[in-house]
Amino acid sequence: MFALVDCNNFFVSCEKVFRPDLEERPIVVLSNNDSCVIARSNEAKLLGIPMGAPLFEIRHLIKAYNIETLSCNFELYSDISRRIMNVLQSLQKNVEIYSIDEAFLELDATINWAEEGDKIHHQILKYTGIPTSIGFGPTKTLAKLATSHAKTLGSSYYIDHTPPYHKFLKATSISKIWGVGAKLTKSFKQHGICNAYDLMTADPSWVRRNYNIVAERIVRELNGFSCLPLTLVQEQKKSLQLTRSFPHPIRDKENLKQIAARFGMRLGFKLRELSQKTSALTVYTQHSFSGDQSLFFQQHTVVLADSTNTTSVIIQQVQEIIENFFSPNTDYQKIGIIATDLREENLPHKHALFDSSKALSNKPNVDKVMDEINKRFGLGTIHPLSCAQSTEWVNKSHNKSPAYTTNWTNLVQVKAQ
DNA sequence: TCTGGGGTCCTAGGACCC
DNA sequence: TCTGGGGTCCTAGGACCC
Repeated sequence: MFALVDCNNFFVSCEKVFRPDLEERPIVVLSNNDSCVIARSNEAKLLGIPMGAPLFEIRHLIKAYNIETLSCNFELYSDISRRIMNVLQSLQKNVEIYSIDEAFLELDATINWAEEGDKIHHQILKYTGIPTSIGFGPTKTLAKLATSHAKTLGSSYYIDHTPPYHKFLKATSISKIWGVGAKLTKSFKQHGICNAYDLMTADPSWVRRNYNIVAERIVRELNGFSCLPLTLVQEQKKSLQLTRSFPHPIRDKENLKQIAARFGMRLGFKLRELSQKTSALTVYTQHSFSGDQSLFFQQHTVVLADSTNTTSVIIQQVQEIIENFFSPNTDYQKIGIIATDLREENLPHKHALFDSSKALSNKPNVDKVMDEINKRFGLGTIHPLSCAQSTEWVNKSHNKSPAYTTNWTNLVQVKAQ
């Protein structure tokens, strides 16, 4: 038996924990730069605001219904997520943290799922203030489907492939199934596969031949045959990236290089935190040419002779890419730095045949000191001179909540009368 | 005028090996 | 006129997830 625990309107719920005045009000949480909607309260959903809606398109609704618009605060959401996962792990042995607001559990098939669901829901609510919906099923895919139904019911739900649930499966559009995205939905529909029941009864080998093994697994999972096991240990990350859109286009090379340096610094910090090294760095840009509306993309990768997590080396490499590929008269709108080919820090790593990095061997100590200072006094307290000083590119964030749970100075004060 | 950020997995095709 | 068979590794791009 699998269960999926899913937090309701997670980002909105996190905000509401510290803002009881927001209860029963329509609320949306916005993406970086306050650009589009990434979470909605039930009240906002009822007003017809779709996920991903650009803010400027819903201005009239915001005014008309006095919708609260909040800037996203991932520091808060990640910390609350960590607390929720801790509660789950205290209740259950087999927990797979699937995303910031979801976890899969593997349970004894004989448990009373309704009781178990109640217990988990109440415990998480009690310790974190976040409401959850919990779905059960013999496979992850079915548990996931049960969760979406649990949300509308307001209590836990169970489904499997047997006849009592066929009615429900027939009423479920294939687009609701985990792993079936826009492309697959369109294609399946052209073959007359429109709902979960249709897909469940499709011939797996036909699906394999016409699509791929991923689609075949979905069919088998719908039939109660588990193909996606619980992954208990968090596997090492395979890539790490830092990308941002700018509030205004950037045309100045030095400016761009400074931003890249800042990202390089954060990337190095993250890598060291994970005890990993990278040996391939990619710089990705999104831009338009002056007077042209169309968007262009550019991507350049440098493969390092020696894997690294040294900030100065990363900065030097990404700045070199920009130096070589920067084009003038271009409006840069987004930049990203991606580290791939990650490996464990302590594992014997690739060495260049002609190693010229001896001169850099003292740098890890510099990084170590920087990390300690930044951890104690906040990220950015100390940084290389090459990093962006100007705040020109800093994202718009008009209504961001405090870091209630991770910063002493942001603690909520309560006055008793 | 303004449309996010961070990931994973799979596949096809090319280059290469004996 | 006729030109094998069986592999591996790497990469770019697509599709999907939250």
